[in-house]
Amino acid sequence: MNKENISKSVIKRLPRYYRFISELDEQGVDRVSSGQLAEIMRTTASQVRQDLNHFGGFGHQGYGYPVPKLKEEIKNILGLNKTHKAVLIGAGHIGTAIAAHMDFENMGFSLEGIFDTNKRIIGDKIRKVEIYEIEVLRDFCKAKGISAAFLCIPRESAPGVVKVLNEGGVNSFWNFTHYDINADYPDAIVENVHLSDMLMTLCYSMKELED
Amino acid sequence: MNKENISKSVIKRLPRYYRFISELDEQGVDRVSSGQLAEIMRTTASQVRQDLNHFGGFGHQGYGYPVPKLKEEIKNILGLNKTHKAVLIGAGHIGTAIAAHMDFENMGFSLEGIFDTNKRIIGDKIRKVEIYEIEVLRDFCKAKGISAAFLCIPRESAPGVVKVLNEGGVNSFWNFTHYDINADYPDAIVENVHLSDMLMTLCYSMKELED
DNA sequence: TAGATTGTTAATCGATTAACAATC
DNA sequence: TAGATTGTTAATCGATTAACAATC
Repeated sequence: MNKENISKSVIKRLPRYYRFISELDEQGVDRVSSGQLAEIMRTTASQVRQDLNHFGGFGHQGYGYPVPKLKEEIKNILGLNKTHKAVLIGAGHIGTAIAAHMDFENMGFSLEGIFDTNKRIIGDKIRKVEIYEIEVLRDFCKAKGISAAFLCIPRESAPGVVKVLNEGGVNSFWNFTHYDINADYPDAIVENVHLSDMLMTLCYSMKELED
Repeated sequence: MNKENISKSVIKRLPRYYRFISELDEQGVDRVSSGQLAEIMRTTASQVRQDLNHFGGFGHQGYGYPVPKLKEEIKNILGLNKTHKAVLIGAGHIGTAIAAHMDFENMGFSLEGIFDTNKRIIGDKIRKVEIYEIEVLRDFCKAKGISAAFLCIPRESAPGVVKVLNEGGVNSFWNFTHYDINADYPDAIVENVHLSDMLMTLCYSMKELED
């Protein structure tokens, strides 16, 4: 497994490869060809081979790719074997849903704490993870060595919270707000989830079909 | 406002244009140049002009783009002035969060009903929208003329639910599951939200920075 | 061996950026 | 008018697809 600089488009396809190959693995399938993968992924065999080759060829001519090996390779490439400590900020609807729902362990993260301003829920737990008051956030992050934060807060509070997180040594963000973190912290690693943007895109596609 | 066939990449940028321009509008700014917009959007002036021109030039040479006009134009292009009737399936964590959280009216949708299998919550309301039992879903969609569905259910239930929705005349989906709707319904309009894929991408980027 | 399928190079396609004449 | 900024064409860049020799 090497790397060079793999393009963003390839990276975004990797989790899907991983999902489908994991499925095959669970079904006991032990080999898969680029053509078969292409069908599942709704792309071309050419792209599959091109993609997988970025990481060093572990296919065999005339045979295809060994499923268990492929699964492990992609897992390593994505870095899912490591564990990044994370905090979740905002135990509102979205935050609670994320905390209760996501299988963090299998995606390279461990959720160490949840933070909120609502005094009434401080001390509660979501799936064994305690809710702390936001005042202790900076020290918590420093003490625990937190590297990632999941932002499930209103847009207005985002700049202040990110500042505190940044001071606490957190540099990676899963951002559900519309606050543009990279504008203020160019080096931060940010993955934005703009749910409303997606709904608007859906709206556009629906309009298009009608015409 | 015309169209031709605008590429997916342009469409995905439109909601962001819309957000930023709405902000400018609220601040009372009445004109903006491609250069200024490019800075906010973190892209080039060239791309901004190229993008906006897909919809017929409403900028003025030597002046820039009139903000209120631009806002209205993009709103129309996205189709946010129309209202699509929608249902939400699955009043679990994610579903509840979405139902309670999203500003559907301003994004071209109206949420007409929520559906779940849990008998204990049938009849409850989330933000004035009633929760119905899933058994009545098909007839509800037909009767109300529902055109979109937001799927916040486990993956296993997805194929069955989509079948019912399809029979009820629903053809557009905001899909939080990993079920590949287009595999079974090639004509369906689908916007996928794969939260776990995004987390994995974040994981990858964090790994990359460490090396 | 013959058939299958990869790895990899070359060709195509599309999207982004640069440039500049048109014009407000 | 002079300066600014668009609309639009051309150049560049990157990503996808096709092709085929290498080889299991």
